[in-house]
Amino acid sequence: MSIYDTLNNEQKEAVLQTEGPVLILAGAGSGKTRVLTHRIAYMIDHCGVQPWNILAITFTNKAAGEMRQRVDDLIGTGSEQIWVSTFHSTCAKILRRHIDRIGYDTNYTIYDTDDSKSVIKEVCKKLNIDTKQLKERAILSAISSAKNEYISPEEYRNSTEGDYMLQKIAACYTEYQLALRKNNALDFDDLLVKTVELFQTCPDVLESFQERFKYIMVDEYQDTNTVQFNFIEMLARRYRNLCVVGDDDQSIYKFRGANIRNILDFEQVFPDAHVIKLEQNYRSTGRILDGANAVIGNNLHRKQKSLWTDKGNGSAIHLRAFDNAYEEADFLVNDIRKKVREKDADYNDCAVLFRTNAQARLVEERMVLAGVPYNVVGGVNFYSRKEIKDVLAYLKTVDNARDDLAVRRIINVPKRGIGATTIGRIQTYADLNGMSFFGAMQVVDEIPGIGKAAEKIKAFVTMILGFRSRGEMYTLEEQLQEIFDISGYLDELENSDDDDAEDRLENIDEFTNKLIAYETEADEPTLGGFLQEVALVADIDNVDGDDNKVLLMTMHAAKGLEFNHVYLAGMEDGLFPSYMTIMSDDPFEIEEERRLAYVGMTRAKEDLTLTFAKCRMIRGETQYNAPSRFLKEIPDNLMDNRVPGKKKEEVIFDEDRMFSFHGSPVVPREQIFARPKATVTRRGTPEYAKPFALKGAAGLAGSGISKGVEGAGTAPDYVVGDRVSHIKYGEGQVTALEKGERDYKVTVMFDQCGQKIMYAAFAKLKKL
DNA sequence: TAGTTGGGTTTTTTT
DNA sequence: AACCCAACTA
Repeated sequence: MSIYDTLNNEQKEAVLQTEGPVLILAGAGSGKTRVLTHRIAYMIDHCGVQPWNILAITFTNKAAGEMRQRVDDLIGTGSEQIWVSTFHSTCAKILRRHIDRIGYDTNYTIYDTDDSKSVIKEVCKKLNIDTKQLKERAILSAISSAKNEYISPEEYRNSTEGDYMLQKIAACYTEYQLALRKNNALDFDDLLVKTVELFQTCPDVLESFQERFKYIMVDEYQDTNTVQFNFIEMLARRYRNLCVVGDDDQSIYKFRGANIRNILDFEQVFPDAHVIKLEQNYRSTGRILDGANAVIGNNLHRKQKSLWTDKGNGSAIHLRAFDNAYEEADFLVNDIRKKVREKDADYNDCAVLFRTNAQARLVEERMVLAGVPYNVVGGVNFYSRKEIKDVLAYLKTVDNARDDLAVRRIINVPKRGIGATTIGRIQTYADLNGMSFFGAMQVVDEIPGIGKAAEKIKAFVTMILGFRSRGEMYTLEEQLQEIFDISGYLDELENSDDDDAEDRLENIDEFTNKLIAYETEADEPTLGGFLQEVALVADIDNVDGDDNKVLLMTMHAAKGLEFNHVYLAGMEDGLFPSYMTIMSDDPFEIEEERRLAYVGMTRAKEDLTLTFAKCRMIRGETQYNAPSRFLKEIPDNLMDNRVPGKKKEEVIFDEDRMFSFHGSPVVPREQIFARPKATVTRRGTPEYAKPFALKGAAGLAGSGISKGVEGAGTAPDYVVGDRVSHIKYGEGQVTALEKGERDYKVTVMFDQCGQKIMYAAFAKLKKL
């Protein structure tokens, strides 16, 4: 009896095939982590592979830690020698040693998205780009896409002929890279780009890593982008022991450059690849899996596969409809409480998943009211919070004052009476003389026009140099404490009467703890090492599954996780799938949303609940949305459709195509979706390609659903100034009417309910 | 220089 | 609703 006997045949095959290129197509919940860990164990235990010859790339730092732990559990020891980490951390480590070969300093800093945005802002100012016309965001995303495709600024510029906008972006890209280089900084994408560049320009470095990493494994391969592929391909070129694991159905990161072709074309790139399919799902019960399979079956462009389980049917997928988002949130909280009360679940068995981060707010509020312990994952990253970024800027300045961004961030925090004018003068002088901002500050007396601010500048410089000189003998913790004490940062926060000052102080305490943890755990703790580690931490990395808390997060963040009880909230067209993808004429976009739905559903082990609200506030606007089209793709017999708390009522479509609740608690789903049965998932005709208003739904033609899909509605029969009546809000006067892309947007001042803005097709106003 | 206010904008997802 | 920025005031 060995540890490998517990694997099924395909898993075993994947474990034993240690040589050459291997593609493991691992369906959701098919035990791929087990395969990877056992494969590593097998290589070390049975094939004489040295642990340090193995590189395993995971999607998150958390997954990396868990993988290492599990390998440790299998083979006892030696796992600390394996490189297990994310693409970004791996590259950061390589660059820490060798980036000086391509003209950067090895104590480079890593810029997050906010930092990049600040740089772009300056670049735009310098290039006289009107950011109203060409948004910073758009520029950054164009640059990021270019980097993900390993396109240099020069190449980018050469491909922009004749396109004015692209030329502007190309100019920004060039300037942006110059600015980063000047600050000795890399952005996230650069970590990959510069590593590949390093490998290309320094064959000796590449060779040393090829020798080092004779066996390479990549998890979540479907979400790799082109540079990541280049990186891996270069490393694996020599020994060709490359094992990639992924599931094309779970590819959900196209927006950040993921190239699904990497997995789809693996066999073309490596014709001798062994392909192994893992199709037995060990996670979910039957109905959940069947539902997820039915949904994903609507995607045309995928590798054929069929996941199965021997777990039995399990309970039905629950579908719940609500009047509005508040009721939905109440339900979520109460349902979880009920499960806990009845001992069906602990809080940490439950996760509520959303399409967008903002949706968590409402549920969070209700959880607080109900006293349900919860944890929101994502949204604003811990290390992106203002106070944390301030502290980080201090540390960065102490560590490496070449980062102008960091210096300027803290020069007047806390207030030192150094204002915009002074900062501008220093910056001009620095630019003119090709020095860093901090460098210019050190010679402040030379700078014209500074006047009495000079003393304040000198005090600041002395303070920073003081911090730096003490770095030699102080521990990191002591250094941090010193910064807190001397800079006056804590004092200012403590004396602030800001509402959230307390939260901020708590965050700073937490940050201090993290620094202490780093210093105790790292082999050779350094300030630079800490800053690097911290720059690459994702929110999900800090989730502790042992905490008995309900997790609230996006479906993206939930990738790779599993829970006994999963709630997918906000299942509405326009929210999920998102409005952008519905309106797009690229059908691949909705396929990506569908994959996200698949990811969400397959997180559930025993119990899956889908909820939607017919109305919710989005960005300050009340929106009325039809139930998600993905719901329609789940076969009837897998679901129970009920409206909790609406006893003896039934759900029907009413006049204005909304849901209303009267009658029995069990709802015939045809009435919810207004469509004939036959439209379920038939391969070859994607649901979105068909009109919704079909025979049998004649009475509902022109419903909110079909309107939303079929394009902009026809002009309403009322105009501004007319009196109209609404089924719920009563009578009112039209105050504005605006033609939007998909429909007329109508604003009505209702006599009873005040002003509402809604889409004409959904509102179904009657002219009086 | 610092703090406030009003107006305009808005990514859906993240290392 | 929430955030960011410019302009204004103390």
